[in-house]
Amino acid sequence: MPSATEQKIIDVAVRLFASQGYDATSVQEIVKAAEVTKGALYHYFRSKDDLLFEIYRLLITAQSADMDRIIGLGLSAAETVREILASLVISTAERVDETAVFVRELHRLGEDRMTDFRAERRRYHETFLAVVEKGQADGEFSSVVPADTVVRIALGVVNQLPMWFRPDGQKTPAQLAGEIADFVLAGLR
Amino acid sequence: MPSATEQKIIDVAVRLFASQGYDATSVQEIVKAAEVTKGALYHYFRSKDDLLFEIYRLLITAQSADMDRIIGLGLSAAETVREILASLVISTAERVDETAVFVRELHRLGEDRMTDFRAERRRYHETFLAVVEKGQADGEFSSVVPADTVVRIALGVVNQLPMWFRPDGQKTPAQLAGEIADFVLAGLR
DNA sequence: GCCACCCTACCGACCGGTCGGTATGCCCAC
DNA sequence: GTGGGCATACCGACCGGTCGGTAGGGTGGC
Repeated sequence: MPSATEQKIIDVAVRLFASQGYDATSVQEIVKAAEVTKGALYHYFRSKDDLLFEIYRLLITAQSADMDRIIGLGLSAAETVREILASLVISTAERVDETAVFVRELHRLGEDRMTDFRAERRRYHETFLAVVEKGQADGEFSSVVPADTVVRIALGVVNQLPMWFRPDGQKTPAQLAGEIADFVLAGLR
Repeated sequence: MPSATEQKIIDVAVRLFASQGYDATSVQEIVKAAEVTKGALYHYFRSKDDLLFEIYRLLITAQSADMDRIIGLGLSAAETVREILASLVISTAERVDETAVFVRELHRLGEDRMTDFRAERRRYHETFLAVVEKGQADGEFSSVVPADTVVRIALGVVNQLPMWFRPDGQKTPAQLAGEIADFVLAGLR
């Protein structure tokens, strides 16, 4: 349970990192915008990198939990794919800044954290892959395009979302989620 | 026609920017790795930003030329989409570093250059969009998913390519290009 | 009831080091 | 001899991080 000060620092950091990039944002800038002092920031975070990692952690945790929940529903392959994609698109659209930072600054993770991250992403990827492969094996999906390429395409789209999705645009996240899921499922028939 | 020194600086900069990020790469590092001096770098480039922008310019110019060439062939909508995607995937796979830098550091462009860039990307986007819309109007493609979403998905996949494509992986760029084009076209039927 | 003690939360001046960029001049091809 | 193509020495700004200190609330001994 983060304190109000800690939460404020994270919120401001996400916004600044998203709009200017991690390196281009100084710690001074963050504390000024968050109306706290450097002492406060370094009281809660061991380093600037730690702050960045905390942003990642919150995002990854939420996404993994979401996927596990959907898998647990025991739906058909098509319904599972639709649910996973839709929920991923919606949660990403609601957190464009976090996702933008995440995608852009991923390479900054240190050795250890990168290893942890890869393991978690691999798990995520393979869970999704298994759903698609099962759908293909059962004849519910076409096998023309290999399952791994399909998964790469589907997840890639979501990562690119921050590049063009605008919260004040014409389409709601839910609409968009429907369209993207429709398209991917159409490609699987 | 760039001199050998200039080309060397660009090549090295692309490699370093791709692996460490723009801000995390110092000018010192670039000149050392390129075996030139700071004087040489600042002789050819007005600033570090200029160097980055030159990388963008080379990439965008090549992509736009490619698309114009394909449009000029006068193929059917499906064939045009296939050609555009395939050639984009292949050229991106051959230039993963440039693309990685491009996608990751886009936000660093200054006001003016950002405006220019948006205009060029818009042109690119709309050219592709027009092909899809024509295909839908002619009944060659399904209209279930709006054309703009399809274009966003297709181009998004390409931008994400550097995240997972490995030149030494199992699939050749041409194979991958085929699979991606297949999938997008399947989604359009 | 109160005081000594401590602990968490926070402050902000300051530090060593690095950064992008510049000023100046050599040198060789033409 | 002169100008393009560099080399070298150097600058001031700014960066992430530190550190001695403080404010204020809880708490146990008496």
